[in-house]
Amino acid sequence: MTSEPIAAEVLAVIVALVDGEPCVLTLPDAPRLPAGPVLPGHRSLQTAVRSWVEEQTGLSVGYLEQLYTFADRDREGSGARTISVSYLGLVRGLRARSGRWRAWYSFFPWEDQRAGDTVLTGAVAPALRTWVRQARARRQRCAITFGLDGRPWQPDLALQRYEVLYEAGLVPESPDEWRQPVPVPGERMDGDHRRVLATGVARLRAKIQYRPVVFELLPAQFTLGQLQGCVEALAGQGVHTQNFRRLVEQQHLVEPTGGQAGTGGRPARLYRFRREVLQERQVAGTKLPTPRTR
Amino acid sequence: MTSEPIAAEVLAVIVALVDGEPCVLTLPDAPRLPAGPVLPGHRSLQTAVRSWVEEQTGLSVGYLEQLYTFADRDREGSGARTISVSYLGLVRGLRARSGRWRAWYSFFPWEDQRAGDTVLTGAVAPALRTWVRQARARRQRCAITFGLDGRPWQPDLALQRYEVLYEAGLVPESPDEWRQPVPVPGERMDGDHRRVLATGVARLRAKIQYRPVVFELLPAQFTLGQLQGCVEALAGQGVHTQNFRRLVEQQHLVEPTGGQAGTGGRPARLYRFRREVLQERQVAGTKLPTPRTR
DNA sequence: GTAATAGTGTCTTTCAGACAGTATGAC
DNA sequence: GTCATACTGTCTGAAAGACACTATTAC
Repeated sequence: MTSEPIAAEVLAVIVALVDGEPCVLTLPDAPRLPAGPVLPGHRSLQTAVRSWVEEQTGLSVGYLEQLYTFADRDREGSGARTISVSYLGLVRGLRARSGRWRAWYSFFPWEDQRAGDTVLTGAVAPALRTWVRQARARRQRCAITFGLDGRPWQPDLALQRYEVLYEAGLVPESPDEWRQPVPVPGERMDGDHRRVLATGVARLRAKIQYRPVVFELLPAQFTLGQLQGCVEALAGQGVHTQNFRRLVEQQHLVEPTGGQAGTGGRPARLYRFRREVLQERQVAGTKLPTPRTR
Repeated sequence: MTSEPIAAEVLAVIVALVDGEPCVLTLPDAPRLPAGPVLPGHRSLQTAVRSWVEEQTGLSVGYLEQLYTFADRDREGSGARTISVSYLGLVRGLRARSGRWRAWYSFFPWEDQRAGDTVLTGAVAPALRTWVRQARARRQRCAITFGLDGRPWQPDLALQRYEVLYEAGLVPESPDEWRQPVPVPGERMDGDHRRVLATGVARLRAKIQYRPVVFELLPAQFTLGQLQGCVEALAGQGVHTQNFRRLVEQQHLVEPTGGQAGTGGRPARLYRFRREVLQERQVAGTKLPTPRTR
């Protein structure tokens, strides 16, 4: 009963808002998530990710949480097993887009439901139709994950949706025996990194419903419109404005700074996050109100 | 930049109900969680845990989910780093208690609030008092995690409560420089296993609020009283009976089998879990109603 | 003026919390 | 009969969803 030799790496899904759009940090020259080996000097896996991201980007990671640990055989094709511990990190305040930051929705176009469900109804749903016909159970699974047959669209099922498309052979990285000639739109990534990214998207969407993590992505001062836009961008879904404001208000998540900002219409008050709520209540978050009625 | 040599193991928190009490699987001769190396034959970490538990206990694990991955330096005192991937597993239907199954609440007596908060008010709260006096922020942290000053007791903060006690030097495994002469009641485990167990307790308590996982611990048929007892045992808290039943009812989680069972009073109808709900809705669970009013 | 965004007030429906009361067994 | 558990019906208040309306800027 001897353990096999194993290599360990950390794999990072680092998210930031670039011009209001959720983006993920990649290598400059390839659609890969940044990864780095665990070195003897690192005190823990967390410190490995932090030191590593700071070294490569000069940015300091605010929020950081473990996502999942993968150790499947042949994840990278080579013989030896690698254990990859993936992390989700949030970074504040980016101005211009650099080549290393890529928009979430270029990888998952169907996850953006803010401007209507064009990609979903136009490309994804039709492509799924033949797959659905082959087994009864598939229909219900699609209906739930993609919100078909009048069911609601659930933003945080992002990973399950990717898994359906993978099994239906509708992404280029699907195994040969399943792969369909025409994939659904959306860029692929190296290895299983797109799946890891989907895990991060799903986790973050779930998290913003019960923990105030959005503020890790916003500048120190922001308008309620920016806050709502940020939540909508992450959730890929519009929210009901008035109810959103009421929710934020009654949870005392923010306080006015006194400043104002002009954004095309009536100037908006500036707010700051009340850091106290992190201590005050463990159960506080930005809940997602109902989808906006169109 | 070469990776250091690393050993990988899986660490399992296997939970079952023994006579209605939540218990955890340990080694027969020591208060240790079962752990096993990842072998070349294992296809994934999940299969490593499953095959491993079946081999040792003859039980098949139903529900299994990843808990957390630890890789801190010197977790075990030796020089080489070990990556431990911990899992939470649920096992159904145990009759008699064997030496390998130990009750949750023998390790965390303060987590059982069903019969009143005797251990909390009797031993834990007084012991925390001096620690609280040394810094202002500590007071609020204790109040939140332990539900003091009129705040509600939140069952799923089990890990945070253990962390407070650890930092306050009130458990035997606290570092020397913090350790107090008289620890709070509760057995310790080897290494950091008690902390891992607390992670499992917290995760399971959080999970039963939004996913129907309780049924993995119950026999195929059960009464609503048993179901409620199971939830209460896991949460360590009594729930309001009528509201609990309404919740279960309106979510269509169960259906009557037609059978009856006598338990001292009026015979109760037997129910079975409706497996369909696992498919029907991703968001279905056994929510915890308000604590019972005493 | 219009367009655009910001912000307030209120109605309605749904649901969680709480309580009262009935039913059926063992003794 | 009493005790104990099982089960049903209903009231109430809080909160979510939805709508109507006013406010302040740029043009």
